[in-house]
Amino acid sequence: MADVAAGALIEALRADGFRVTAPRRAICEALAAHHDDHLTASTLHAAAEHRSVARIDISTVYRTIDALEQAGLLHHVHLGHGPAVLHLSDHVQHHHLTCEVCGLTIDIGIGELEELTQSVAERHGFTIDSGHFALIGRCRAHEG
Amino acid sequence: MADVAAGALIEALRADGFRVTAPRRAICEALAAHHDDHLTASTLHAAAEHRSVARIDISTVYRTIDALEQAGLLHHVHLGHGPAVLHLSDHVQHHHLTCEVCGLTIDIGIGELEELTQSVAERHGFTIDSGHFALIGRCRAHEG
DNA sequence: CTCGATGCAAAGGTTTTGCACCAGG
DNA sequence: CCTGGTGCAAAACCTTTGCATCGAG
Repeated sequence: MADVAAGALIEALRADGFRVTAPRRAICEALAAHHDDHLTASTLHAAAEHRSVARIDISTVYRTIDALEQAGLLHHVHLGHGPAVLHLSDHVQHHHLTCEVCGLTIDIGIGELEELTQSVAERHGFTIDSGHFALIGRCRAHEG
Repeated sequence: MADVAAGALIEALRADGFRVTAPRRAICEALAAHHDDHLTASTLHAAAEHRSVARIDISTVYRTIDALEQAGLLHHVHLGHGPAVLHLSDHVQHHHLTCEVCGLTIDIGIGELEELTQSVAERHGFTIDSGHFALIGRCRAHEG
């Protein structure tokens, strides 16, 4: 089923006028296979290269991420420190609670932010992209 | 009054066992003078050097930021992209709405997040550090 | 064939670290 | 004095860009 999702990504890229190449296939497969692992550009790079005979450059990974984002298939989220994490757009939307001490990241449902999003939009004319940020704090093990 | 606040920072540093040096004085003064300008390490560096006869190294700024954070006098917030912004802890707490297109940053009151913070804490055993992240989205000029 | 995509290398921006010297307490 | 702080230089880290070559369509 990872292959199905990867195929869908590939086809969507093609439909958007992007070329389908071996590195992109590997990247999309890695993305589909590890979709809930909070992939970063560099872990995605590693996973993609693992499925590929040839070397894949990290810049190719970034350019493919750009292509997928332009096609609306992928989002990146900035956790507090560290690199951005990647999420496929057709996933269950969720937010991230990231512990600033240990980096533990908990997923929470999008619903928990909905009222907030709405009131902020009304009051400030600002549309929160609720898939684009993490809520930083302390997990139970690191309170205080 | 900027000097009063700067003096308070300096005294707090001293009380915490940190040494008070010329660069730190300049940094604290700059911090007190520009507290609502969304300072970053590099703009703080510029402002501090401006008030100083001698050169101040950017690494000294980062180390002083660390000291102030250890003393609980300062927080840094990660806006989506770009560098972290700095806030004095004794300020009116607020959040940031950052437009991912133009970087416009709107301050919103802490109260708007309170219910959310509380329910998340209860449900996930996670304490949101509501001074430590920005809410990324689109401002009115860049909706859609 | 043509233009987009690739690998490689280099650079950019932010933050961190090693080191010898200086100065606060 | 003695330890912590400083400037300087270099590196680490994530990401972007320039360029000649390759290959998808």
